[in-house]
Amino acid sequence: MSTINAQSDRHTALSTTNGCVHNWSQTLIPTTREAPSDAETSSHIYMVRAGYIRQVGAGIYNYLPLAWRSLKKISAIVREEMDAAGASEFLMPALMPIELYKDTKRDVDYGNLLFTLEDRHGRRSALGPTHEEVITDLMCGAVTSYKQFPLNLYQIQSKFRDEARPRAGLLRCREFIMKDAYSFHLELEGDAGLNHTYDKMYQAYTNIFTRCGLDFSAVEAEAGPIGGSASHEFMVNCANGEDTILYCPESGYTANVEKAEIGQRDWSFDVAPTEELTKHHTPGMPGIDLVAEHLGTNAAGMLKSIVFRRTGTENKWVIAVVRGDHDVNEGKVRDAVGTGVEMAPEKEAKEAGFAIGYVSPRMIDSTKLTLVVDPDALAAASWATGADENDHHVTGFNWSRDMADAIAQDKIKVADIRNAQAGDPSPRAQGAKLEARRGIEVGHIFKLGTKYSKAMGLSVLNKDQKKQDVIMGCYGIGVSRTLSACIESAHDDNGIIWPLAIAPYHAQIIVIKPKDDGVMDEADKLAAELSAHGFDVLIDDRDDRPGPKFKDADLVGIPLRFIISPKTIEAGQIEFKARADEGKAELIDRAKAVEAALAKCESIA
RNA sequence: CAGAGAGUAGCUCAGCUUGGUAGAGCGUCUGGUUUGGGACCAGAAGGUCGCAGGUUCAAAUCCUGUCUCUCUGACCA
Repeated sequence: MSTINAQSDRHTALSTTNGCVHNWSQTLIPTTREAPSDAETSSHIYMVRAGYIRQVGAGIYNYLPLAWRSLKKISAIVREEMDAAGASEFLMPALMPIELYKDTKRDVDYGNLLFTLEDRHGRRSALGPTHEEVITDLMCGAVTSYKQFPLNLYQIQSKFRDEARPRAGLLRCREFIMKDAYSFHLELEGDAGLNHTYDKMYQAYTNIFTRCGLDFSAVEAEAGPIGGSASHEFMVNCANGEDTILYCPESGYTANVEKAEIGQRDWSFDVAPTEELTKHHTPGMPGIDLVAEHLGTNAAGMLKSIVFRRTGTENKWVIAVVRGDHDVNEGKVRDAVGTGVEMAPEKEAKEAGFAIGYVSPRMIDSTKLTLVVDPDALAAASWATGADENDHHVTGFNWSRDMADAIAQDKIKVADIRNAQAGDPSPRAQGAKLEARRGIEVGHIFKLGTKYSKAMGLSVLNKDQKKQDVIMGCYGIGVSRTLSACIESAHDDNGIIWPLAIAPYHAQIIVIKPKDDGVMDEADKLAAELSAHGFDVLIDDRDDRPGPKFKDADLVGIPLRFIISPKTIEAGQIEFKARADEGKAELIDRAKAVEAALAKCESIA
C-alpha cells in the first residue's frame, strides 16, 4: 500500500482536506427496485439499480453523480501514481483526421473498431480508440534532440471504439474513459531506457490497483494489434471475468490464455497403428462433437486441422493440427512458423484444394504447405480426422504409418501451438500443473519498440550525430472499466460493497424521521465532524420509511454507515456498521462516532 | 459479421393468435393513517403502442419497409 500523504495520520483513502457533505435529496440518485431486463452482469444491474449509470445508446452511458464521484477518485489515484512515476499529464483531442492512421495502416488494421465520420467538407475523421498516432505525430515536431529523452506523457479521456457487440454495462462500451500513457526513449536499458520506464509503470499500476482496493493479478500478455514486444495485463480476479488466466502455483508464473506457455510434453511419431484407416460419410455435421459422436469417439479422439495463410502472401499455406478438444493459438502458430499467419480465407483455401471442415494432415502429400502439430495431437495410436474430401472423415489415422513420407523427410514441425488450459504442465516449474481462473482486464502495458516511430518517421540525432528511431512504450488503464470490475468482484445480494478508496462517499448517515425536531441537526453535526477528518459524507435526509432507506443504502454500497434516530439521540448513542459487516448495526456512544469510523477504515480498507 | 429475440406509462411487463374506448404491478403526485429492512387506505397524474408506408369503415393488433436495443457466437489495446 502506497502512502502518498505520509505527513498525515489520516487513512490514505480519506481526503487530505475536509471531506464533502451532500444531502441525498439534493443530488441525483435514481434507485430502482427492478433492473432493466437486459442487464445481466451484477455490475451492470447494480450500477443501474443504485443510480450510478443510465444508458444512452448501445455501449454509451450517462455517468450520474455517484459514478462520477467514484470515477474521479480512481482518476485521482491514477494521476498521483503516474505523476509520482515521472509522467506528465496533458490532453490530446478525441477527434482526429483519418490521415493520421495512414502511415501505420491502423485505419485498415483496426478495422471496423475505428469510429469514423465525415464532416461537411467530406473529410473523414476518426474518434480516437488510442492515441499512438497523434502523439507520435506530435513528437515528430516537438522533440528535436536526444537530450529531451526519456519522456512519459499521459492523459485521461473518453475513448471511442465501435465494438461489434457492446455489453455488460461499463465493461465493454463504445465510449469509455481511459488513461493512456506513452513513453519515448533512445535505448532499452539504463535509467533513460524503455525497460526502466516499463518497470516503473508496472510498479505504478501495481500501486494504483492496490490503492483502489482491488484483488488483481499482473499477467504476461499478447501484444495484440497495438504491436510490440513485451506486455503485461492487469486483471481483476473475478469468477465471471471475460478473460482466462493461467497460473502456476509453484513458480508464480501467470499469463493470459493468449500467451500462456505450456511446459515440456513428451511426444513421439513412433506409435504403432492399431486400426485400419477407414473412410466414413459424415454429411451435415457442424461441430466436432457431432462428428466425433457419429464416429464413435469424442473430441479428444479427433485431430483438428486449421488452415492458415502466411500474412501478406497469396498461397503460402500452413496447417496447424491440435487435438479436437483443444484450441489453436494463432500467436503460437505464428511463432512456430516464423512469420505472421491469418486464418485462411475460406474461398481461396477451397480453390487451393483444401476441403475446409474436412482437412487432415495428409494434405501435405498433395499440397505445398507447412505442417505444425501440437504434441498432444501425436499421443494416440489412432485418430479420427478429416478425409480431405467434402462430407467425409476417416478413423484409424496413425502418424507413423499414414504420414511416413512426411516424417522421413522431416517435414512435420512439432510445437506448442494450442491454448493452455488447467492441468497442463507448468512452463516454469518441473512437475507443477497450471491452474486457470478468470479475470477482467483493467490495465495493459506494452513495450512498443519502434513500430510507430518507424512508420511515422519519429527519429532524432543521437550523441553520435546519427539518426535514430525513437523507442516507445504505451500504458493504458480502463478507468470506467475499473469501476465496474470492482463492483463485479465486490458485491452481495443486496448491492455494491465499495472499497473505501474509490467509494463515491466514505460514510453515509441514514436519518430516521428527519422531520422530527433536532434529528437533522444531529446528522449535520456528525457530518461536519466526519468531514473535518476527511470523510466524504452522504446524508440520506429523505422523508421516507426506514425500510427503503436501508435497502437503498445496501444497494449504493457506501462503506461506512451511521444511523441517527430520535431514539438514539435521546440515549446519547448512534448506530454504526460497515457495509461489508453482516447483520444489524451496533449501538455506540455518540461521542465515539468519529473514532469508530476511523478505526473501521483501518480494518476494512 | 452470423444466429436468435425485443420495442406499449419512469421501471418490469400483459394485451397482438381471432382488428372495435390503452391495461396491471412497482414508482410518482395529493390527502390520511403510519414509521427499524422496499407499509396501508382513498384519490390523481402519466402512453402520437419505436418510426414510415400499406390493407381496412376501423390497426398496438394484419402486411411491407426502416430504425433502435438485447442475447449467443465470431471479434476484442
